[in-house]
Amino acid sequence: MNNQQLDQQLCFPLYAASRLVTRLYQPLLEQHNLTYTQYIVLMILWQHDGASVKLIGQKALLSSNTLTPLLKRMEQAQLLKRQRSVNDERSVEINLTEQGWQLKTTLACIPQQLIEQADFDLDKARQLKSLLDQLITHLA
Amino acid sequence: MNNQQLDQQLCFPLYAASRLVTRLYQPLLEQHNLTYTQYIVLMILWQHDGASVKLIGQKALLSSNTLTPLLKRMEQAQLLKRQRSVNDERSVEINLTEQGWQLKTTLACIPQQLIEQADFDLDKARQLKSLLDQLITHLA
DNA sequence: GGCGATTATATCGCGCACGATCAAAAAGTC
DNA sequence: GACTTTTTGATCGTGCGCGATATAATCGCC
Repeated sequence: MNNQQLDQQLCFPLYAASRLVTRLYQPLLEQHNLTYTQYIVLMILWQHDGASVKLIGQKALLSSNTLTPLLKRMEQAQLLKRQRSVNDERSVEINLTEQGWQLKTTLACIPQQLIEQADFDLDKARQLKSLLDQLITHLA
Repeated sequence: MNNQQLDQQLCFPLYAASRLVTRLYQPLLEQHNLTYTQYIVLMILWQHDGASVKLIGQKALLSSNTLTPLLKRMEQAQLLKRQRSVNDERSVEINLTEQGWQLKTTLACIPQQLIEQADFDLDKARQLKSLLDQLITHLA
């Protein structure tokens, strides 16, 4: 077996599938002037409003060099507020605005829409997610 | 079930796993001044030397706005040559240089190294690849 | 063979990703 | 309490991804 063939490696299917799925979300998100990564961050904040940049980074596996400008853009779009923590001046707390919270309702239909649009076997999707979660736990 | 939770959706595990795996490759590739995407393109060219930009794009699911600058950088690194096709002046043919071919040998160990380094259950990896391939076929 | 439609690549702009580095605050050490 | 170390974000530079658009070559059709 030739390991060096593109179609023999796990790396490419991961890379390709990730981008293909992102492309599915994109048309739905751009209606609200959101990027895919911003949507990820929003989901984190809906669960952890007031989170620090560090916490968001841990959840999204991103670091400040990506998050700082991204959060600034989202602040400009009035989705959130950034302010230094009172307890620890090193840390920056991110709080959703009214508008940021409103998107939780507005975008609530997206997961279901995606499932329908992708029309991918639900069992396979669950199995895939389970394997990916195991891989992530293994690597992160 | 709350579909809107990050950990309930397929999108994030895909995104995260893809980036984590890329990070595994990165230290091995940077020794040869290669990026992950350049490595993907190299694998395609090892199988299809003389391919057009279009063909590479079909295999890698990338288009010219990504490939043109990437291929120019690889040409500057003397890994390949770009030249207009004689038959069809619209098309650009990519041919590996001696150096580009040499990397096929030099990098032959990477897949095996990755498997060992990741230390991920091989059966699960195969299963994962199979599901990803199905998803890609479904979406591409 | 002329001419509109299609195709292949290139260019531009923007937003990630991420390595490297820096600055400031906090925590640990003596 | 001064000093070192660690933690937290911010900044900078480079390379993707990709939507939008441009340009040139080819094709299709009459």
